[in-house]
Amino acid sequence: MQREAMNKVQARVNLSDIARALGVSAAAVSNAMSGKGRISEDLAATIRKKADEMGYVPSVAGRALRTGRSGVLGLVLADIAHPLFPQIAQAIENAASDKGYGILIGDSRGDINAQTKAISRLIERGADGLIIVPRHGTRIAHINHPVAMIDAPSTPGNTVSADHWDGGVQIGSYLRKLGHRNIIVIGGYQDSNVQNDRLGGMKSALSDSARVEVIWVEALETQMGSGCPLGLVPKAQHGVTAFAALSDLHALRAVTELQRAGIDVPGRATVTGFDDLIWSINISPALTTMRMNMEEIANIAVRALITQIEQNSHAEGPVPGGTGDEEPSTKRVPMELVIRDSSGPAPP
Amino acid sequence: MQREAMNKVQARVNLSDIARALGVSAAAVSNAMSGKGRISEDLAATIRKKADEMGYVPSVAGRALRTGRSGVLGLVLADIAHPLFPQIAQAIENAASDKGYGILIGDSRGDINAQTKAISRLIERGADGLIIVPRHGTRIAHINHPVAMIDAPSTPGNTVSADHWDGGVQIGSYLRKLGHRNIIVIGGYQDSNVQNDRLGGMKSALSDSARVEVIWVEALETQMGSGCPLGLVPKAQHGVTAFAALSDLHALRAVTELQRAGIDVPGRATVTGFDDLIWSINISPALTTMRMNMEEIANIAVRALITQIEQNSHAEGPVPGGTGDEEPSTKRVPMELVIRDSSGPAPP
DNA sequence: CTGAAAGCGCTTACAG
DNA sequence: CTGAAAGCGCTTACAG
Repeated sequence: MQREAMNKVQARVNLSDIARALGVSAAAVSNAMSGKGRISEDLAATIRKKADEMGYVPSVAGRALRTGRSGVLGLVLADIAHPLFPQIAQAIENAASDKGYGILIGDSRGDINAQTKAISRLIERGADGLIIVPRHGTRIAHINHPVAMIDAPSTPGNTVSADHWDGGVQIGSYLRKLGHRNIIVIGGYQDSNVQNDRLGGMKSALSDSARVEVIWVEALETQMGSGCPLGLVPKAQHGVTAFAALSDLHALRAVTELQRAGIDVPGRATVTGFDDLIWSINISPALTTMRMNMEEIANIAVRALITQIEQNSHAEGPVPGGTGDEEPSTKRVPMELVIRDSSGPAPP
Repeated sequence: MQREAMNKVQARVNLSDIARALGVSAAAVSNAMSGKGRISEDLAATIRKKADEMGYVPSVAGRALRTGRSGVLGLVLADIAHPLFPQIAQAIENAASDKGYGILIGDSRGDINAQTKAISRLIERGADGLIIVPRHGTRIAHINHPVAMIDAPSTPGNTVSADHWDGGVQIGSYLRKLGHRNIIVIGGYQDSNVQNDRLGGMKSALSDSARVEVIWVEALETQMGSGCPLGLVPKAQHGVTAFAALSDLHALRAVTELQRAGIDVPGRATVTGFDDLIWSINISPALTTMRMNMEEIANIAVRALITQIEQNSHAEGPVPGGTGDEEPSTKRVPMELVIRDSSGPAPP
């Protein structure tokens, strides 16, 4: 019975099956499916119809072996568990699948040294190119493979990044206009390029109108223990009216730490974040934050990567895989200020 | 100059290159690398050494074409943007790469109907099997391909799931022991199997000792608008001492809503969540919650899937790909209560 | 214990 | 405009 059921499963249909059924050559079928070859529209239509009827699904393995390209892109993140990962992965997957590419994920399990290994694994798996989102401050070893980088300010090669500096400028200007003159910026890692850009932008927008103090959470926790209070309450009681976090994670900590002590947000203290993480609307008050345009970033990265890949396949000589640094370029995508309830005018 | 640089890139080394260099057959090399064939340990060692020297990397495309298997598993989520995705993806990726498999991601962009499409795309891309995390209440159409499901309580086939019911029992017992007799449960989607399991467990642990009321956020928001207050404050003022959310997202909302109104957590109200999302320790007070053992769940799912895949490849007849429902089984993995500061004894 | 050969499914020059 | 052939790199029966 099981055997019968299994025999019902039609064996996989391939090009030759269709060619045979129609009495044409495999080449004709191939050309009809890809639309590439010089083939009459009539025959092509007939072939496509038949292929459809027979439930033809091209074999990626066959194609990959012949063309030397797998149609798969590797997405490398230092730490998949990062809360931004969902947004990044979704945007990249959408952009890639629009272009007919699949996304293979690689994780270095939070271990910076493992990043190189994760990259090799992906290349060995046949990824045509890599999209890398490096961890704060990490340098990626030069790779002999098409690569696009996200948020890696000073790396050669195709890099696309949110305009973190301008994001800092935007939120800084916003706070200035609200009348805040005494501001604490809350950052995570002091060696993060992204956070330093954001901070730089904020300072440049605020320097002549406000006092700005910076707290680095990571450094504080190293001293005081993980999860320690950030000491925002006394600050709020002594004139600080705004807490601008460089990531929503720290903004969350600020909001709850203040509220817990009975300090009203935004009545007595404004709190803002960065990234518009998914839960930012699930807190009360909802978080004012800067949102990256991930769709745009993903589109640019994927487009740049695919361009490299397809150029390489037409390169002279028997040399698969280019060097990835032929045309360095960095593209910055504007961020958007999302105003919600956690921010308001400075109290008098 | 560029030409010179490119000529330095060694053309890809393949099996025959090694065979030629050593004067042995390609078969010998293949056997030496895989450790499968009957080949003398001496020759095998020589071959492996040479392969290493020459920088041999096996071609996945060649192998896939020949064996009919790609070494890639598809991970399908209804919505990649879900905050649990990082944990799931990381655990699955780790489990798979330990077994030598890669993970291809599929996203139905939040659209339930697109789930079937995402699945087909992954299969067409050559995924040997699929790991599916269905959306609340979704039924997956029967697929003629190896599949493992996560958190799909009543689906036939290999299913692994956190023991949500027991998780509910655990948190319910915990609240009972703390002396809470008037409890509000906050859920998201009323049609979520996962949430209903959790709720059922809680009720069963509490029913004879506490009054339990349930608020479904989704339903509330449909009426009152998204982001509306959940009305927890008046409840807290009228005798409710504990708010048990069925997901951390709602627990976050509860904590902030209560604190914002000056109700101390956990002094006047206990709040608990589910899932131990990454930011749960970034709120003040840190969130008491139930944690799934994602590593274990991922390991079981991946193992079950790979077993199916490798069985099928030895199946009788020219039938690649089995039916995926030969040996139904559901495995439940215990959850773990993580006690942090947001919970405490019921106030007198 | 080892080698020669066939073939997985596709695409791409090359003939006609 | 269409067909016949070669070959991408691998593994697996089959001979020896």
